Amino acid sequence: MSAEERRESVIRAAMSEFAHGGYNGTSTEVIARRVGVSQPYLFRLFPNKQAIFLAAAQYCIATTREVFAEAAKGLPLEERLPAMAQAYQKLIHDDPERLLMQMQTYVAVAAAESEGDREFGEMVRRSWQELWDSVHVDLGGDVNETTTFLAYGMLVNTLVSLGFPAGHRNWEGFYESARPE
Amino acid sequence: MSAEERRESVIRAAMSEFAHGGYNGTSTEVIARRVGVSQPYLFRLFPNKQAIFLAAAQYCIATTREVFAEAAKGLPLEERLPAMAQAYQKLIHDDPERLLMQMQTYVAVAAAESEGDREFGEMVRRSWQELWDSVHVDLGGDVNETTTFLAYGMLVNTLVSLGFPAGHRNWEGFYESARPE
DNA sequence: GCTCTAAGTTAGTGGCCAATCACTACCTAG
DNA sequence: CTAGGTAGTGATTGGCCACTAACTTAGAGC
Repeated sequence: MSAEERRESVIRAAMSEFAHGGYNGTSTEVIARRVGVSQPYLFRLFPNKQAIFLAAAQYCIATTREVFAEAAKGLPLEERLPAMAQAYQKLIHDDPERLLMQMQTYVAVAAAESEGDREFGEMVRRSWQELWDSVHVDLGGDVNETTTFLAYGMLVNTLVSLGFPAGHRNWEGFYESARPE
Repeated sequence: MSAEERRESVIRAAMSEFAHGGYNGTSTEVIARRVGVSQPYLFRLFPNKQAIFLAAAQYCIATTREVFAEAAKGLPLEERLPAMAQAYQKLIHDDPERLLMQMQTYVAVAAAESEGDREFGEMVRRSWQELWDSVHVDLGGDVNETTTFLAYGMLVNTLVSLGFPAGHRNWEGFYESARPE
């Protein structure tokens, strides 16, 4: 397998592991094992652990952005928001790890930032800004709508992280908001 | 100083440290140093590290609940939401660590849960449910309004964690939503 | 068949960290 | 004055973990 292919499978494995364990709670050993490769080899593919995490975080944000873009594509403006909301609901169901990884990314940035590492956060913010802008455009350029949409997404992330099961009453508000007005 | 007083100051110190470093990124050593006490003594006051984290997490959620309750107290129904939103804005400004600790709590639950530790999450969910219920009552029992309010709070948490500075355009939507309709 | 390169491994190191154990200092009640 | 409880420390340990260095294998081109 080429180094580039390996790198990609490392990123996917890293996303799964970091999603559950977080940056400090996930050893490079378990990532390597999941990829099916020796642990030191990861450091041939990436300069250090943080770079692996960053790659996984950016992959996670980028693919989420694509999910939204895909859901909105070709629809008239007023149908896009419910379509994107529904796409996110599907994402939660099919691939909850991606959403946990998002949360892990946010706190990892906070941690890096308060250790004086500014660069890491800068990269993540750039990726996140692309997501924001993409959603913003798809929703017709209305700031309030974009903010509201993402806000609901973040509450979903929280409820999933906290392990509130689907169907719990904290989820009630969502079925309303995903429906067209 | 009595053990009970010490325990309380440990909780406050732990909140500050865990807020930045997260569960796995924060050593008991630095908590102890901040309290001004030897590291082994923490294990006289708490059975283990997780118990320290849990106490800090619950303290954090409980005091946040009180901030909301305080802000809403005595106001007519339609003035409560903006007052609570404003109180949260103030909280972000005065004590951003509390909000980072919230994020750390969410991911810590996810981590514990996927290691098979169900009890920890159960405790946190209970605290969080109390927060939800308290806000729900204060906002007049409207599920959608409660959900929306908390959703905005979660987006704020995210933006702060990611280190987007106040005044950044991602924040624009908030000044609208904090204003009465 | 030989060499060069790219993929991959084994063995090891220095540092950190949660938790334990055995001990000390001080206060208070009888 | 002494016995016991309470607050607190120093030393230690066993295990993990990021990262390095040196070695191995296998295919491709000549």
